[in-house]
Amino acid sequence: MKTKIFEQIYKILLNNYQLQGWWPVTEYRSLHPQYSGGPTTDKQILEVIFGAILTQNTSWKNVEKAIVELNKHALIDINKIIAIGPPALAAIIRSSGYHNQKSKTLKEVCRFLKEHSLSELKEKDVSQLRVLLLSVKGIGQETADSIILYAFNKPIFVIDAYTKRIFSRFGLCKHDVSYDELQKMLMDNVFEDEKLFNEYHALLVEHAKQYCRTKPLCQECILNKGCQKKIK
DNA sequence: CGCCAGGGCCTCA
DNA sequence: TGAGGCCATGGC
Repeated sequence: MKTKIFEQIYKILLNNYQLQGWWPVTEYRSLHPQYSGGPTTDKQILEVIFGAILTQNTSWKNVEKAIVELNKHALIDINKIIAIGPPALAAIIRSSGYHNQKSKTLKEVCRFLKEHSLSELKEKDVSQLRVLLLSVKGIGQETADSIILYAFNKPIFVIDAYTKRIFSRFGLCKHDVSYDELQKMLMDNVFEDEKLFNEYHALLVEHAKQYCRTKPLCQECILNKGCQKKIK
């Protein structure tokens, strides 16, 4: 089994980067940099959901600005997002890119949350929640899984471009592996625990930013031992 | 200046 | 199902 490899990679990442404590939420940023218990209030959960949508194919720094703007306008609020006009909302989240599409998606997800309350969704199991989230236009597999894991604290492994890049370069999957296939591989080989899935994915993102970039820094990479795509 | 970023939808085979 | 085009801003 590949279980051991995934455990070893996790340990190396954790030793080097320490706990990431995702998901970053604005009101905790200054108070609890090491916060890692997951969102608790409905407002925190909502902010994580919004962040998961805003960060689609976009750097977190640009998203952060948009979230700060949303907070300034007191728009981390289901009813207010539903009430505001799409162009006005798009202008506020402009820095996150694709703002016209994301404006619509935010409104879609809020209409969805009006229909299925947070308290109702909290009671669902992972697969039920996933089906529901995927029915929202603008929410695909990765965004749905990010919401399940980081907003609802339920166990699922989020697959993103970084996850694919790191594991395919290392030699654990093909570079064009499908979302479902890689997710299954990870969930079959990493002990199923939402805390571990949370931290593992966050560490992968950090590693992809530091070393396993588009143009990788293989020489100093902490995972270069055993990596098949290592550039000498 | 070009490249890239914590994707997803639509269209067309 | 899957490849290709499209959406868009800001950091480096």
